[in-house]
This record gives sequence, structure tokens and C-alpha cells, in this order.
Amino acid sequence: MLSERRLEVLRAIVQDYVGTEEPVGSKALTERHRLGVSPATVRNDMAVLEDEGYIAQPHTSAGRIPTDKGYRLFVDKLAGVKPMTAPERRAIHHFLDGAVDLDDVVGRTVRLLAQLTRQVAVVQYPSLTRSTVRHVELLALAPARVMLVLITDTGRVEQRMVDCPAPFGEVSVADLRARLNSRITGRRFADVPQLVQDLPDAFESEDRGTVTTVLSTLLETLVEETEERLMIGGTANLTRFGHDFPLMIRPVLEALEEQVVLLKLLGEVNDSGMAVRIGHENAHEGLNSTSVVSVGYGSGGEAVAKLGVVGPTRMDYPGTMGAVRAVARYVGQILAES
Amino acid sequence: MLSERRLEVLRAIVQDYVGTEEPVGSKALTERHRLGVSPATVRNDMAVLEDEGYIAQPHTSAGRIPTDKGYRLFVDKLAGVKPMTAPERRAIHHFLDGAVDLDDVVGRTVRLLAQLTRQVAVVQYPSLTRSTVRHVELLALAPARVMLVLITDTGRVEQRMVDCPAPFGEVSVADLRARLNSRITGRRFADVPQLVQDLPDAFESEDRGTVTTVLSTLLETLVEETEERLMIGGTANLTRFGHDFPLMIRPVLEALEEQVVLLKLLGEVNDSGMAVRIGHENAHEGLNSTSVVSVGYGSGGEAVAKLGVVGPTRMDYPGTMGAVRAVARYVGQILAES
DNA sequence: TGCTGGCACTCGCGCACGCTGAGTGCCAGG
DNA sequence: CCTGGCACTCAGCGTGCGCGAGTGCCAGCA
Repeated sequence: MLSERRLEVLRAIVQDYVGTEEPVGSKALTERHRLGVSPATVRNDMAVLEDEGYIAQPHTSAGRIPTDKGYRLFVDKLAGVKPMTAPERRAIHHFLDGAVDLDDVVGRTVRLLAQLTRQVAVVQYPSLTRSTVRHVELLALAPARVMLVLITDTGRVEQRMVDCPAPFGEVSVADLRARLNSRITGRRFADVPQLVQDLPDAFESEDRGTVTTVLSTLLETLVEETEERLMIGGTANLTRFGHDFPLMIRPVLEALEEQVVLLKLLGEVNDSGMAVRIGHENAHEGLNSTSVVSVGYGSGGEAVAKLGVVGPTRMDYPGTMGAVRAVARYVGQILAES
Repeated sequence: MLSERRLEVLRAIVQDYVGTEEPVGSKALTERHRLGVSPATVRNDMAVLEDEGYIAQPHTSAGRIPTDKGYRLFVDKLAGVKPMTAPERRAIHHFLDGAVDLDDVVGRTVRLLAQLTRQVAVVQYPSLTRSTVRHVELLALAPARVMLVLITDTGRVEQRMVDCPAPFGEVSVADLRARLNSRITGRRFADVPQLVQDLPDAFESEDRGTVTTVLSTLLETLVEETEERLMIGGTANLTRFGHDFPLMIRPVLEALEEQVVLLKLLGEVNDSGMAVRIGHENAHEGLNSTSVVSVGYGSGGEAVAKLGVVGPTRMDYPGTMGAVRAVARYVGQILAES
């Protein structure tokens, strides 16, 4: 176990390096932080911290920079979550209020997060798996063509065109619509399949094929669209990554375009708590020198989706975590209200 | 007017520079293109081209690079649109087929364009202004709460929540739904306002307020959502911009996040034809060293939206134009089919 | 045992210098 | 009007050097 002072030294190194983006030396440390000891002592402490793998020096005779392990310790033990100031909170509220629909909420959130953290923001659309059905609508567009519209409690709308095997009368459409809604409105997506299982039996044999087709399209929608959509923003902030960023920025941009990668990134969070993944802790190798701060958010007490930011490992963790948490809370509120 | 050979020299310079990304000199030119004249002659031609402002040299005693004006001449007079090869066409078809909904079509299109051109792709969602109403749906979610769903002929779905000033019965909802649809289904958005103008008169006075509220929400949706949405992709291709790109990439990424800027960018196209805007021809100064190739696309004969790519002024214009045109055509087909 | 000041050492960074070679402009001759 | 020749320019690159921040080690002191 490291002594109290050595932890203090590590904290100071992280803070200085995050601020200056340059390796920090023993002398500068003692000047900027009242550690109460001389540079020589700090040097000894640094030697120990380096042996333990918390810091490293880019070249011999340069200052030290934190390693991923160092950041990890910093985040776990040395840093709290910096709460937002009152003005910041008001700004968040102001920014998110007045969104007209779900797209708008997500769009505003992503811009807000990017702006607050000055990093790349990623917001997942509220997931369907945990959502409930608010309403199902069937529209007969043509004799053998039906449009299926699914509305969720989070305000998400999915629609599908269904080509029916046989003509399907207005009356039957209305009938199916009514039966469907009475069975699944307010129910969770996961429960829908078994709730509609025997529905075709209630129809005339001539309509049964169509009903089956519609139902299977509905179930497909539930499954397919569970592969969530997401929105990203603030990519221009990548240019602040560092002097060496040309080599860095490429794989990050590529990773950001791969929805699958991003979803996995966010997905690795345990449901409700905030998660910080630092450097090599990220599975995707393009993101080996980035950190991801993510958290779940939801309309009720339960998390229905995740949001987060991607930035350099050298980031202001307390501030970023504070911003991410605050935004997640407010978005949850907004969703609950609508 | 420039002589035939000098135009040929300009063409050669553009082609070589686009290929090598390095200033091209007189000697290299004569070696790589059978111009039939000596380097000295080419040098004279180059001097003339430089006087006329078509090419420039980065430093004294370096090769020449085309100016914006040079590219403009190249695009207007010297280059055609390179048609896609048969395999490329098949690939486009294959890639776009099997899209399940509008989001998917746009998403696939943007990825396809980015991949084909190796540049940043921008695709505008089919615009509402030129669209027609396929269906309007009203759902009574609560006694004084109605959801309004608007479905367009391009498959776009917009929904709004309406809080009614007074309770609104199921019967009235059905009545309003029927009347609305009979009036505006199949009509253009622009015509809707006057078509629904006198609709409240048909209702009992107690419902009239609610009907008015619903209608005004509908009209708002038509207007508000005319500010189009769009999708971008292939930003990772920005890293291929050039060696000096750190300074370049920043403003471009920023511009790409400003929907307004992008829409204006695409909007400057005359309706159906393809447009190429080179370097400083772009109003937004962040895009002064990029070129934009854009074209309208639509489900019928008419263009309902635009798509295009953003890349360095030093781009393969014939190839890019060919790809953009081909993709626009196929997307139009897909939309018409659905 | 742990902290401190001192000291010699390391080595990346920035800068000046000189060379090289691609490319140019100009000119005289065909 | 084209061509070969020639002198000139200058960005890029490699070399060498000095500076200074930063380190590790050690002897002395509490």
C-alpha cells in the first residue's frame, strides 16, 4: 500500500498533467502544490510510483506522466465527482427544455454534453427492450398493404410496411388494431410475443395469414430495432487531443462511425452506475488511448439507455463525470415528463 | 482564350496533383503525359497559366498546383463525369437493397457514398415541403391528450403530443381523424393549411378548441420539420486530407456539426442538376479549402432532397461526380419502390 | 529511518549551418 | 514558335552543438 503522501503526489501529477499536457517534474510539483516536502523527496516517491506502474517517463530525463493504471487509481481513490455549479445546472435545464420530440431531446443532449465536457459525446436512443408499448396503430393503405406503427412510452416511433398475402378489409384492420392494443398496451416488449401468440385464432381463416404476417412483422420490429440507434457529436473536439493527434484521431473517428463498437462501449456499463474505462481497458484497440465515461439514464427509476463521452485518457475526470451524471439526470427527467 | 495545348497542360497538372498530392514540375509532366513537347515549352505554358490565375506555386522554385480557378476550369471544360463500372453499379444496388425503413435507407446511402468516394458524405432526409401526406393518425392516449402521427409518401413519420384544452372523446377523435384524412391524404404539404382552415366549424363548440389546437400542432409540424434533418458519415476520411491537415480538419468538423451550414451548402444547388462548389466558392469560411459535390434526388421525377460529399479541393472530380450521381439515382429508385 | 541539499549526468529540443536537387526563368539557336 | 542549355533559387534534410529541465545517487542531519 502506498503512503498517504505518495498518493498525494500521484494526485498532483495527474492534476498537473491534465492541466498542462506536459510531463511534470519534481520541482514544478513542489512549487505548484504545497506538499511540504522537498523536490528530492518527491523524486524518491516518484521512483516508487514508477516501480509500481502508476506513472512513467516518456524519455529518460523528462517529467512523469500517469499511466492507465495511475489514472485508474486516481479515479477510484483520489478523485470524487465534481458537482455542477448552480449556473451550470440552470444552463443544462435551459438547454434541454423546449425539445419538441425524441430526436430533438437526443440531439440537444449530445450537443450539450459535447459542449460541457469539450469532448466527443455519445447518446443512445432510449432502448426498446426495457420500454413498454404505448400504442400500436394499423393503417390500411391499400387493399393488401398495411402500415404498422409502434409507439413506445419513451416517445419512440417505429413504422413498418406490411404486404399482406390476401386483401384485408378495413373492418378486419380495425378489429386487429383493437385486439392488439387491448393486449399489449402498457406491456413490456419482452412480454409481447407470448401475449399475441394465439391472436390469429380469433380471426376468420381467410384473414389468418395476414394477421400472422402482421404479427411477425411486429415481433421482428421489436427484435431488430433492439439494435439501438445512437447519436454522436462534438467530434471537432478531437482536434484538442494533443500534438500527436493525427495518428490518434483516425482510429477514433473510425470507431465512432461503427455503431456496433460504440454500443459495445456503452454496453459494458453495469446498469445504473457510472462507468469509467481508461485507455487499454477499452476492448477496441482504436480507442486504446481514450477514456470513456458513461452512465445509464431513464425516464423512471430504471435505466433505459446509456450516454457518455469519449476523450483522451488525459482528461478532467471529476469534471467530466460530474457533467455526464448531471446531464443523464436531467434527460431522465425530461423523458419522464413527456 | 487558352490554346488547346495549354488546356491539356492544365488537365495534366490537375490529374497529377490529384494523384500524387505534390506540386508538379515541368519535367515530370512531360514524362508522365505524352504532350509531344519539351519541358521548356511546358514551362512557358505554365507561366501563362499562372499569369491567368489557373495555377500557382507554393514557393519559388517548386512545382505548380492548381488554384480554385484552375479546378473550376477543369471541372467545367476539361473533365466529364466518370460513369460507374458495371461491378460498381451492382455493388451499389446490393448495398442499398434490403433497407427496412427510411432511416436505414439514408444510413446505408451515407455509408455507401463515403466508401465509394473515400470522402465525407452528407445525405439530407427527403424533404417535407415537396412531399405529400400519406396518412394522418390521431390516437387518444388520455382523456385530454392526443398523439398526432403524420406519415409522408417518402415513408417519413413525424409524431407530436398534443395537450387538449378540454377532454376529447374517442368518437370525436375518430371523427376528426376521418375528416382530416379525407381532406389531406395525397395532398401536398403546402396545400394543407387552406384545406383544413374551416374544419373546426364542423365540430360542436365544446370540441372546437381542441380541434383548433390539434390543427395548429399539425401545421407547426409541417413548418418546423421543413428544417430538414440530415446524416453524415465518413468523417474518418478527413484524415486523408493532407499532411497539413491538423489546421484544416478542425473547421471542417465544426462546419459538419452545424446542420444549418450543411443545409445551406446543399441548398445552393439548382434543383436537379449536379453542383460542384470549389474552395472559396463555399460561403462558409471553414470550408474554404474543401470542395462540395452535390445533387438532388427524389422518388419520382422530382427532387425531394439533396445529397453530396465534402472533400479536399484536390479531389478526383470525375470519379466523385460519377459516384454521387449514380448513388442519387439508385436512392431515388429505392424510394419510389417503397 | 526518512527527509534534505548538493552534484554529476542524461538527453530531448531548438537552432544554425551547409548541402542537395528539383524546379524555375531566361536566352540564344534552330 | 519550339528547344536545349545554363545560372539561379530555395525548401527540405541531415549534422552538430549548446541549453536546460529533470533525474539518480549520496552524504549529512533530525
